[in-house]
Parts: sequence; C-alpha cells; structure tokens
Amino acid sequence: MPLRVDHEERRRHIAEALLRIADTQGLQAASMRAVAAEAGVSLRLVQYYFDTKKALLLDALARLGAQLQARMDAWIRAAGSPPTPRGIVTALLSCILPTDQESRRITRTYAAYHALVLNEPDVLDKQGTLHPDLLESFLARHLRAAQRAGEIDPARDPEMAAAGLLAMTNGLGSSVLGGQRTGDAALAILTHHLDELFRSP
Amino acid sequence: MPLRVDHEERRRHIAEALLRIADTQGLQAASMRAVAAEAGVSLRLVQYYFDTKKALLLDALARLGAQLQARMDAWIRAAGSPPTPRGIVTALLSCILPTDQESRRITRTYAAYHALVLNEPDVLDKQGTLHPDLLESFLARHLRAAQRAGEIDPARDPEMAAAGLLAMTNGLGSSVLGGQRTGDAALAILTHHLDELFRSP
DNA sequence: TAAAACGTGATACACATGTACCATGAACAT
DNA sequence: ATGTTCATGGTACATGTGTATCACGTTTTA
Repeated sequence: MPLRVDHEERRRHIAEALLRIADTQGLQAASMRAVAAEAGVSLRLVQYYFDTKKALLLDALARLGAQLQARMDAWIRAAGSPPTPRGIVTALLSCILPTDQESRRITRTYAAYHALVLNEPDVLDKQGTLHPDLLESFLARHLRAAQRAGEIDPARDPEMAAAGLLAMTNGLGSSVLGGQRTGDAALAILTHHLDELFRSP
Repeated sequence: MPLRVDHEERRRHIAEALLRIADTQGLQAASMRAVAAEAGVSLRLVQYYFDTKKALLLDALARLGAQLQARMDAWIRAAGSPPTPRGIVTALLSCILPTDQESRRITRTYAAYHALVLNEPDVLDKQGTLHPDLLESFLARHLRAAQRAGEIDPARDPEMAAAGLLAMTNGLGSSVLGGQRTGDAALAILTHHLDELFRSP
C-alpha cells in the first residue's frame, strides 16, 4: 500500500537504525542488510533512500552531530541562568564524557566513526563535524571570561588550558569506552582538574 | 629448497608485514592475502605459521607492545643519568605522542587496534597490553618522587595528576592522528602543562 | 481514462574474505 | 634406502558485501 510517504522521516528512521548498530556492535557491523533489518525494512529501501552506503554514513553522522549539539545546548542551558563561566565549561566538557547512557551512546558512536576515518580517510571528506577546534576556541573564550571574572589565575594561558582540557576529556572518554575506568571516575578526575584551574591565585 | 627454517623469524616477518599494513592502511585492510603479499609469501604460509587470523592479530599486537616498551625504555634511558623525575615523566609521556616517524607509526597502529577492540571486543581477550593503568601508576610513582624532590607542589594529588596527564597525552595523540594538530603543537601543549605542574609552589 | 512517476519487493552479480583441502618435493630418521 | 615429517604452493568453498536489475502495484498527473 504505497501511499505518498515522508522521505525525511524514512531517512531519519534508517539513519537512526545505523546509529543504533554503530553504538551496539560498531560501524563495521553496519552493513546495508543489517541496517535494513534493524530498521525493519527491506534492503531495497535502504538503497532507495540512500543511493550509496557512503551517503548513508554521512547522513547518519550529520544526525549524530546534531544530537550532540542539542545535548550540549541543553546542558549549557541547564547550567543555570545566568551561567557562570565555570558552569559553562563544566557542562561542555562533562557533556562529551560518557557518564550517562545517552552520552555513552553518542561517544561510542563517535568513536566508531573516528575509527572508520582513521582507516578509510576517503570515506568522510573533510567533514569537520564541529569537533576540530571550533569547540576548543569556544572553550578558550569562556576560560578567558572566567579570568576576567577573577575565577582563574590571570597568568594562565587560556588557549593552552583549553587545548589541554579538551584533550584530557577526550582521553578520559576513551579510557571509559575502553573499560579501564568508570564514567564517574573519569568525571571525578576532570572535576579535580577543573577545581585546580578554577581557584583564585 | 625447503631447508629447516627458523619459525620465529618467519612469524616475525609476517607479523611485521601486518603491522606495516595496519600503519599505512588500517587494520581492516590487513586481510590474510594482503599480509601475505606484503610479506612476499604465499597465502598458505601465513596460514601455516598462524592457524587463524585472530592468532596473527594477537601475535602482531604483542610485538607492537614490545616495540613500544623498548622505545619507552630507550627514551627514559636517554633522559640522562641520573634521571631527574621530570625527565622520566617527560620521556614517558612524549614517547606515546606521535612526534617523530617511529612514534607516529606505533601510535597509529595502536589506534587501529583500539578501533578494532571497540567493535569486536571478543577478538582480543582481555589482552592488557601494558596500557590499562600499569603506566598510570608508574607515572604517579614518579610524580610522587618529584614531590619529595621539591619539584612539585606537595598539595597536588599525584594519582589525579597522573591520570589527567596520561589522558591528556592520549587525547593529544588522537588529535594529531586525526590531523587536527601537528605533533610538535601537541608536544608544546604537553610541555606547557608539565611546566605548570613542575614549578615550586 | 491513459500514462507517467513513485514506493517497494525479490533477486542477481561481482568481488573479497577466512578457512580448508590436496599435492609435492626436500630434509631427516631408522 | 625408504618412509615420515616439514615447508610450501595452488586452489576450492562458503559466506558476506555493496550495488544493480527486473518486476509489480499504487498514486498522481495530463
């Protein structure tokens, strides 16, 4: 009974099936057929809505990015109003740390993509995905604001601190995904370093 | 001319072919046939010296671990004798940062394995590979030594600092492999944070 | 009402992969 | 000298992959 159908809705449905597989079994388990089965549609439909697998991967990645973005916005908004600089920084960093189930999912899926791009650099053509250093400069800006507010030693270099914090958070997240640490332990380590950064000189 | 042959040498030759592929093209490009071609032997020989692909992967991983271990030993030894605590810490961390070609190779290959273990957790059965927290406690021990030597503020928590530094270094390495930063830039960031840690209170 | 476009199913194709099997000649043991 | 083990080559098999093709009913359009 093929009525006129909402293409965007179908694409979303299929792309999210892929993300679900990438989360639970890794991206290389996300074959076209597996995605079709997970989405409950036929293989032909996956091909119909996404001409090629690369297109599907890219579309799903864009949706994942949007989800992360939404999550960060929500966390920053939840950091209180008006937000303190530290509140924003904490929200931003702990948001990309796999602590609760949702962030675990997002982080794990991102890791799957990261793994893919490491070994197949041609698949994802310079798709920045907001990560590269946009986040880093954003972080640095708020660290500078914290300095002006007297919450951070003015002798600190905000750019360096931002780069270090972000790298540390990524590394902590990686260790959590690797099972070497619990999410709470990672958060504790991050908080500890934030405490050290955010203390009057 | 099949003379009696050195098995260990053959295995090493094949395993290193795999590591070479993992470095340049990623682990999923390392099919049995590709490894055979890279090693310049027939597919049958790869099967002969490694019963299964899993065995080959594990053997190669062990060799990679040994290479990293050797590199760390060399760097620590090169840190001077007698080594200062900071020298050891710096050597240890900058050793797992992809700066020169050799460390780039090792780090990239490790990343390939990391990617594999994320998505196929059964392949590498709890093969610690020295990373988990052995390194971390080693680092913490030397940070404590630096505290006793008066090089680090005694108010610092060595465990926390070690965990943070290691995570930061991993994160920096990841960003270098991802092409967002040059190896020297990453090293500069790390050095900056070491400078901040190693200053008299 | 006829024809074109849409949504969907089933299936085929070409290829890559890990593994298993068979063969063969050289080296060694008795 | 002969039979057994060793090292190696070649190749087949079963499976999974992305993609392409054919077919068919439904909806829209002219």
